[in-house]
Amino acid sequence: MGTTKREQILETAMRLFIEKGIHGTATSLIAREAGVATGTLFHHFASKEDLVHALYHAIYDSLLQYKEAHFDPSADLYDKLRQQWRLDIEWGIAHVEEFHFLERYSFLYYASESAINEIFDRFQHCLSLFGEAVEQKRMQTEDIDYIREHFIWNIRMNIAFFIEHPEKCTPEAIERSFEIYWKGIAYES
Amino acid sequence: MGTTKREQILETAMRLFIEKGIHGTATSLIAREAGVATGTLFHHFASKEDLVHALYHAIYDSLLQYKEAHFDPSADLYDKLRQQWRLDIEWGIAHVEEFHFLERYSFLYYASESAINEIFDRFQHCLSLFGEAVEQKRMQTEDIDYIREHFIWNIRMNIAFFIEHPEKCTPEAIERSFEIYWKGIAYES
DNA sequence: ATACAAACCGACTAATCGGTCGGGAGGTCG
DNA sequence: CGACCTCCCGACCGATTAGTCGGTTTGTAT
Repeated sequence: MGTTKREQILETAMRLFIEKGIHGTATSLIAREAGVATGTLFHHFASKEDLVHALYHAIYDSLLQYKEAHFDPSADLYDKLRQQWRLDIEWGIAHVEEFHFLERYSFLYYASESAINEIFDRFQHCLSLFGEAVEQKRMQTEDIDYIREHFIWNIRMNIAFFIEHPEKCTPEAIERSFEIYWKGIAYES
Repeated sequence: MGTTKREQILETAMRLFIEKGIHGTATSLIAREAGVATGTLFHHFASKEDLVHALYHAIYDSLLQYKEAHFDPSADLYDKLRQQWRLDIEWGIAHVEEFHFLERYSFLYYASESAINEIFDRFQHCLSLFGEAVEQKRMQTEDIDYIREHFIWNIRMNIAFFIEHPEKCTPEAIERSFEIYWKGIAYES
């Protein structure tokens, strides 16, 4: 558990939101399980909605920080995509609860406009790789929307799979999963 | 809207659950929007949880009924998988709200044990195709769990994509999407 | 027509919700 | 020392929740 009460609240909230849903989790329960008073929760977060926003932001920040810290941009296109694939999966299996939270609630209207834009901007760097790939005629289709969704969903699938079958999660298996992805979508394997 | 009050309640509940979440939707609101009294809602469904169960069951029943009605079992393995792919996607784009409901809530503890088993049994017929494919050495990997998850997630991805981009949803595009799937996972394309 | 049950109604209730508020504890300035 | 700050507490509040209940309407069989 985090050291500060604020961190304890965030971690407890994430766990309970996954277990019981956001609306299904009372702020009073979050406070009790985190070992703080309800007043303390509302001292650190203006409202329940604000708490959810903060959780979103913290999780996406964790993911993006991990990827930005470990990404090597001096590589060719194939290798950059392979890196993005591997880093996403590595982060996911190392942050199971965070992954599940995003899986279950990232579609919600909950995140504020400005927060979404900030996150989107930081993802651009990764997403622009698909434009590059299309320009170089490396992909089966020129539909960038399709390529992007296909990439993201297959990463999510693999993270979920490796979480469910941790014994199967080896660096080689992650490499193999990328090859399956690439063989399907790339032009002339 | 459905003709009976029971159907009206189910349809309204599905719409509101997608919009506001299950816990975020009050039974009184469901009743009001469906044009019935709260007493009527609890006449047809013992509790809110029972209503959610019934919704699950109705949706899975619709999916399985559609697939069972249109599936032609007198085909080779490749064609049977292609059929399953196509039928799932066809059902999904024809039942947008149902699909979204399953996407957002199928992970919940909500469905009862027996209901899950019944649904699982009816899916077996489809899932056994993967065992067949492995025996015939048609797949990249012998990990049936992986093949199954990979199949399901890519179908979900394509349904979500075609819903978001309806103008791109043609029979040819569905065929092409299966080819991308197959090229990735099949042994020697 | 009479009888009976299923469908339906909406005011009502006990419990629970998100959020407030007045105050206490401990640190840091002058 | 006193003034002020942030952090923290938990009893409390108005609003809302899932679910109840006594009574009315509607359909059907005799």
